Amino acid sequence: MSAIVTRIAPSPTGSMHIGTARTALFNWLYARGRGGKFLLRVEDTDKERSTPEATTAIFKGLEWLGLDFDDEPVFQASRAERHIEIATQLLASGHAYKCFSTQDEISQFRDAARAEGRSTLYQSPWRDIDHSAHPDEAYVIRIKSPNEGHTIIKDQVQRDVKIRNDQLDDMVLLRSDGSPVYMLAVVVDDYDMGITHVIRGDDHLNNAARQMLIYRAMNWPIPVYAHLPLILGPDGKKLSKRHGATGVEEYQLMGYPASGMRNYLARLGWSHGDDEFFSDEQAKDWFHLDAIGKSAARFDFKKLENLCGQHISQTQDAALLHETLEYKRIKDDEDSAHKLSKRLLPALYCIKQRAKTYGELIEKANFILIDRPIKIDEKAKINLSEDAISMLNTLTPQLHNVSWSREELEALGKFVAEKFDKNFGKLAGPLRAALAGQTVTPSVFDMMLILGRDETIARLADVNAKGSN
RNA sequence: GGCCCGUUCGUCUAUCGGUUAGGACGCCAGGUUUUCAACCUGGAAAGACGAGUUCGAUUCUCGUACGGGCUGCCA
Repeated sequence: MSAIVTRIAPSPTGSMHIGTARTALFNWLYARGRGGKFLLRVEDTDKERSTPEATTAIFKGLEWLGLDFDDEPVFQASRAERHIEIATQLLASGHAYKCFSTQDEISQFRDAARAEGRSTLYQSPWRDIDHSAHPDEAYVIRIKSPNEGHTIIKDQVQRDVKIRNDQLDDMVLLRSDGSPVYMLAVVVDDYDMGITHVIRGDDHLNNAARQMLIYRAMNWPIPVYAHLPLILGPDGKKLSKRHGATGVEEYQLMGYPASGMRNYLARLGWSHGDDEFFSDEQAKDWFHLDAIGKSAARFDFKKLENLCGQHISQTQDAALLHETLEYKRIKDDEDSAHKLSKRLLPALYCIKQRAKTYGELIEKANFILIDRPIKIDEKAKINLSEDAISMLNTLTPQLHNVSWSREELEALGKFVAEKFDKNFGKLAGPLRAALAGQTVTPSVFDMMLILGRDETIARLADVNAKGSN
């Protein structure tokens, strides 16, 4: 069995779409799970719409998602000569012909066809005209598609799709300015790159039949096809800006971990029994083309967040720190990332269980990131009644006398609360306010352990001092 | 208009002719609890519609409806 080669072939127009990311992921999973290669080809043949920024976005998007590709990326535009060479061969072998029809003639044809209810596929009068009758004018090269029979696309997702050949038009291969058209370029590039499996969006399903015409004419082996259903917005309409984020970099900026994105995207349109939360290794192991669903899937942020939360909580502290700093660097700057790097690590163990994004993680670590004297917000202040402060006053000096362990701190906390005839809950609120200045934080004991004895006592002393004033 | 594809709880999905139609997210109720979260228990919730094939259809076939794609000298 020959090695598997897959590819992702995005066009660099705008940001990297989340659908492209999923297609890339599927290709990557398939190749990586089978010892194959995963290649990148940038389809930049549309000079009007292609931009260098968009190309950068593709590289960055793939890098962030951890979808590493093999070999050097291929830029389609740079291969124009090769595409022209093939078009010329097709012309010579009689599989293609020169068409001198003008744009006006074509649109007139189509208007008339539509008015009469006929097929609007253009039927060029030049298809069977002898060379000697060719005028000395601009022409395009069209493929000569068969008018009879049918083409069967053996698709791994959609199963066999039968299309009548008379539904296939004589598509343009080379424009009148001599530049190759996408439909030709993909086929030539896929062939030259040795692509064995074409896994791409559903929107290309019909195109596959057209492209097979070129494979056949060139006598090239047809790759295995797998056309993925599209990703829809939460309302079932095509995912667009109006639904919020469509570009992968936006998800990166929202603080979702790449591992969670991969997990969610893999699960969107593909399944492995009841497995919901899984690692890359498992996904590579399990991924099969025939387990891909046939219908379009809606994007669900809630599920994405849930999965991301699970991934964050399962990530080792050191790796999580690294990822969070990377996020902070992109979101803000090197300085704020640096500041984070010095304090975040010891707090991770207790906050990673409760964060769905890196942003939430940082937010929940706030107590360790702030410096004395800490600012106490309005809600937290409500907890600092006179009674509360006298409780804190009782507690504070005793903190010198316990070993700094969770057990002893808990025992002390209960003891002090009981002295005031209260349950610990009544002490926890004020303690939280004094230590973090907020009402929503990790457990007060975790905060004390992380802050350390000196800082804890100092923060409490700040409040005690204020209270006694 | 023509051709092609799709349709199971709100969402992602399992099921590959016989199931009390399963799981996950979300939602609701209860529990745990020092806040939030997490966690635990329970609950509501689905085969688009209509025919046909069959002893039996969510599963196979056809039609209808709805959604999507293609129909470019865009990709």
